[in-house]
Amino acid sequence: MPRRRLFVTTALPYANGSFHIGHIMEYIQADIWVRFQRMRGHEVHFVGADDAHGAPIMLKAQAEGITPRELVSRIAEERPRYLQGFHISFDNWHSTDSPENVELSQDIYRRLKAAGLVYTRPVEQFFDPVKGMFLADRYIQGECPKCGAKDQYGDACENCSSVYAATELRNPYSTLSGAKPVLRSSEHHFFRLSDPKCKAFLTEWLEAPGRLQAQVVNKAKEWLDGEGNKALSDWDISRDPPYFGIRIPDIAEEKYLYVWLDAPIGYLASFKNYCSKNGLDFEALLQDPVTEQIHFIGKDIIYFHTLFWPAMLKFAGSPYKVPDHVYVHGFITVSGDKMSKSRGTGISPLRYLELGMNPEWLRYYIAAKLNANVEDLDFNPDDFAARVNSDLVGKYVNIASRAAGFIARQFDGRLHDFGAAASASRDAAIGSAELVAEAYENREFGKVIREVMRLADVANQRFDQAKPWELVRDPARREDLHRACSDAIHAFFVLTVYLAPILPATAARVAGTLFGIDRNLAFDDRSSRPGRIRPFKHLLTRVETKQIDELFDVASVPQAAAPQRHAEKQQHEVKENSVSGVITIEDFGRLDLRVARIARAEQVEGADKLLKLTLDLGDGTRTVFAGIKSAYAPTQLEGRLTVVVANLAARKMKFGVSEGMLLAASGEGPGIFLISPDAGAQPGMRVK
RNA sequence: CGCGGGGUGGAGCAGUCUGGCAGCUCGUCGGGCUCAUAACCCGAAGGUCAGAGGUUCAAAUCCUCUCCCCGCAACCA
Repeated sequence: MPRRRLFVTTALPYANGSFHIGHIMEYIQADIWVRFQRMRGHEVHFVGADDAHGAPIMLKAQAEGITPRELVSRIAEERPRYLQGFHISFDNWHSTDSPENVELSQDIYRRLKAAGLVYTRPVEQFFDPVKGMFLADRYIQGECPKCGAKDQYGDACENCSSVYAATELRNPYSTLSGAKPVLRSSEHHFFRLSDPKCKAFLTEWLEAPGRLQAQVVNKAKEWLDGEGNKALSDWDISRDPPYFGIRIPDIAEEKYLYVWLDAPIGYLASFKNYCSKNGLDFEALLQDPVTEQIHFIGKDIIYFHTLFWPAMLKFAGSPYKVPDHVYVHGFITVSGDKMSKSRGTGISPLRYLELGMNPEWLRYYIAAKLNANVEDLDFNPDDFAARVNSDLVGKYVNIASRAAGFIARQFDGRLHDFGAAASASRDAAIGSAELVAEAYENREFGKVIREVMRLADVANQRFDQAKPWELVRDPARREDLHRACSDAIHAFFVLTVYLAPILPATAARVAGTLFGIDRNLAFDDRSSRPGRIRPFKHLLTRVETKQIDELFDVASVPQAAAPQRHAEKQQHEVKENSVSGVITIEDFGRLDLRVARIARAEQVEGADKLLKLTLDLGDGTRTVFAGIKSAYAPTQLEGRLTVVVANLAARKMKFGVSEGMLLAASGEGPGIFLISPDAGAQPGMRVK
């Protein structure tokens, strides 16, 4: 096979927060693929970087009273801990806030401009006079121009789902300062994505066989082929100050490149930085047709990576080159729910490491559930423990564990050489090499694992049939004993080679401590047959239920706060989580519980479980959706007092935004029972 | 009718492209073994393949419709 040169990236994490489990999943996916390519002897350059620019980081830094750079470098400092912790083998980690990225971004901007694909036109936008900045739609709220619903965002109404421009909102206010925004005009720079040559190029790029997953092509073409108001329109790539970003070059006015323009260029910046550290010629490598440029991303950013990014690169011209592949994965869910910190169902990667849980367990589990489709991957705690314990410990490690003792005690560590004789388990394992390699190449890691575990089963079965514990008592059958045990160890060696991309640390330990191979295993090592082994040492521990409980424990308190969806599933989970996690009085104090009068209660069109309630909290009213339709008629509720969690984050629901949660009791059986204060309580009183 | 993906024994999944006995792991039940990290081996129960209709000798698989779940819906990082 010709040696490939692979330039591989993962999506750049936004540097306003720590890695979450979704990032780690992506890195594990890419890392497994990359390690496999290295094992095949290919040249791999695997880089990542922090995505450092943009308004959210600027505002967050402001809120903390530090500069954006300080914020970003604080986040950057903690990155290695996670990356090393999970054995992610990036060759380089950099930042979009770097000289390389400034240079490359400005260069690409200039080239696009020279190609006639950048133009300017004035845009009228809301401006926050207090903050002194233009407001993106997400920072503006007001009343819906169609239905009058309050506190709607600047793009669409969550109550009547009509779509409008932020400037149409009635009584708009800035969510940053509360001030009334004023309309102001500013000159914006646009990337002419609507240009026929862009569309022509993208159509061709998208349809290249094997470049993208079919599902991704469908999604991208939906945007590309859109008609009317869905048609591909030009992309606003400039932002006005104050903005944390890269200056637009060659103009007198202070303007910045929109963060989504410079973010993907960060891939190249990191690669360039890596090249200069290692004495490589960045431009030569980048433009060499042999180099394959490959991006691993999540499904949420398909838009940017299959339209803007290839178009930018294509029309910037050499040495830039369009991506060869964009590999898209789904999200990670936890017990069927979308991973979310606010709902307390997330798995903290840091906590995982702090609890001393083995990173390879997670790598294995994620690999076992990954395929090449854009599908979400569910982390199921019970399934996690079962898979890791039975597959890795019970099957794979067990092969070595049960055979190594005989080899050490009876044969002084020497393995049978078999000559031309058959070696059932090992032969079966060797025979799967093509299948395993192809599955790795196609990112069908679940398939790899299914095959490897099938082979492990074969090895265990053969070993069982040979009954070495009986053979050992009969000196005449010493040869059979030697063969049976050696075959098992040889098969174990092959399986170790197969699993090495997924379990790099274990594979290295097996190679070193058991087989005396003190270098990285190559895929071709599968064919070699070790001649002897050293004493077997414990390789992997089992996952303990206690550890999984602890992993989720912190999250168990806020868990009950999402009453409106998956009612059955939620109940189930709450039950499993049991009463745990002692909290302090300060924790309790974070809850703002208030007496509320139900001013109005209404049926919700189309809702099975919800009632829409208007609550009077003394100082004003708010809307809450409560899943109590089965137990209460609206007329029963109007006028009565109850208790509401007043500082619960507003939650967007199918029928509108819920701005709080009622307290109610429920148990195994049917029935929901609202909590009421005794007579005399007034709306707005604090409950403590 | 906005779009993409999904729905297969109790749990997690493969099989769908290219129609041909419904499979794997875990769990459960029964048996065996004692080399191995309460590991391993053998056997059993358990599924109207979300639902309805159609094509076909034959449908989890192809076609049509319906229901449910997840996500997306650009000027939001």
